[in-house]
Amino acid sequence: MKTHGVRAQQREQTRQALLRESRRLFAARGYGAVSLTEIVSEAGVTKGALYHLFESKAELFRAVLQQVQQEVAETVARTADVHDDLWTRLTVGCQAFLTASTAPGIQRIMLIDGPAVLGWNEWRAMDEAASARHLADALTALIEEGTIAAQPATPLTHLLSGAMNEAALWLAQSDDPADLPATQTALAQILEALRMR
Amino acid sequence: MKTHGVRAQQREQTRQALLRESRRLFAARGYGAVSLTEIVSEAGVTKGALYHLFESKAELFRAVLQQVQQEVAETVARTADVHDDLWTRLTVGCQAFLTASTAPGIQRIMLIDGPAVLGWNEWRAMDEAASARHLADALTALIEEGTIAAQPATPLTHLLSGAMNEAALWLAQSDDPADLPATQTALAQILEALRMR
DNA sequence: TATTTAACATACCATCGGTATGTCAAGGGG
DNA sequence: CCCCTTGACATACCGATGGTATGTTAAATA
Repeated sequence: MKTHGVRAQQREQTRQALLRESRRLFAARGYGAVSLTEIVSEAGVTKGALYHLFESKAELFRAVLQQVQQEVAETVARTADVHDDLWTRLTVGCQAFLTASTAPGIQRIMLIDGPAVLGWNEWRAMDEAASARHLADALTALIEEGTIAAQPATPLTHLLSGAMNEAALWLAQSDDPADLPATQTALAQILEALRMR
Repeated sequence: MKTHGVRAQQREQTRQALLRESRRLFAARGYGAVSLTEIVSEAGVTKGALYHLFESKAELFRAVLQQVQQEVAETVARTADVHDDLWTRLTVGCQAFLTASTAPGIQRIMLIDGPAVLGWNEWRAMDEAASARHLADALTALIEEGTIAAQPATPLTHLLSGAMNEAALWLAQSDDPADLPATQTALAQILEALRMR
């Protein structure tokens, strides 16, 4: 596939405009309340362009979701990667996820509409590929290391992942600034409890 | 309001038929993929009846959601209520929630479409009224009692609630029968870790 | 330079959620 | 008992929506 040339550049530019505007609208009002007519109008193109680049409205959403998930995963990874100790990487990474996914314009796409539009299985697969894999890897390593009690890692991964997702949704609409540190403390307490001493 | 009389009986019967069929369809294929035309056809009535009884498609869904939530909450409460000890009620209740919400035709309505259709705030309010309130009450009491370390109860409520919700979604589509007991063990471990010794 | 083809725009369609109006029997006052 | 109001629908209809089929033009290519 060519990436240079006027042709490919225009295509990519149109694609980015559609992703940018649809992401903005999806984040603000939700998948169901945003029409394709509005999206293409804001992006300055027509429905012909949209359906030339994406198979359906759901596929456009999938591309937006992937972008959002990758951004969050990158932020978390960058925060965790400065540490060497496995346990520190886990705790720091979890805290980073909480703050990153609380940022405006993230939760609605990533945590609300994602599972509803694509179905839980597909959403899970994407989340797995983007960020849950890192959580699973960390937990697996810590269990092998003996820092966490011997047990299958997958249930623990889902429990922790779900706890953080719900907490993020709650924090995102909370107006009490004390809620974030309180949640981080509670989460740290739960993580600390998993640790063998 | 009269509850006897041919008039009121017919109304209630039609309402139940709409609730029953729409719940079945919503559970099987999701809110967005089910049309009102199909619902009224399955229920043996017309759209006139539907809009006479419900303000909108979303309001019909809300009624279905409330029914599902109440059923789950009732199952959990009935399981927990046979115990006297606060701590036992909490652990038993959490386990009961896991199995109850894993039953088919529950998660899609209660955990996927609920937040997406009604918005997270409304969904949260309904969940709070139906079952999360019991979790919050139990945690608050246990903190006051000193069984759980002193801390605000709300963050803990959200973390645990989210953990169980996500676990239920995962378990509902898992084909490994060992996943449920493994998750129950992991959840018990987390709960046990909150306990002061 | 001729011709293909990729990147759209335009015009159109079936279906959807929602509404306005019609119908007919139950229910209540005289 | 009768009349007439009212409630529980059915029927007919509407604009908007996601999606498609076809047209147009300029870049790529032989």
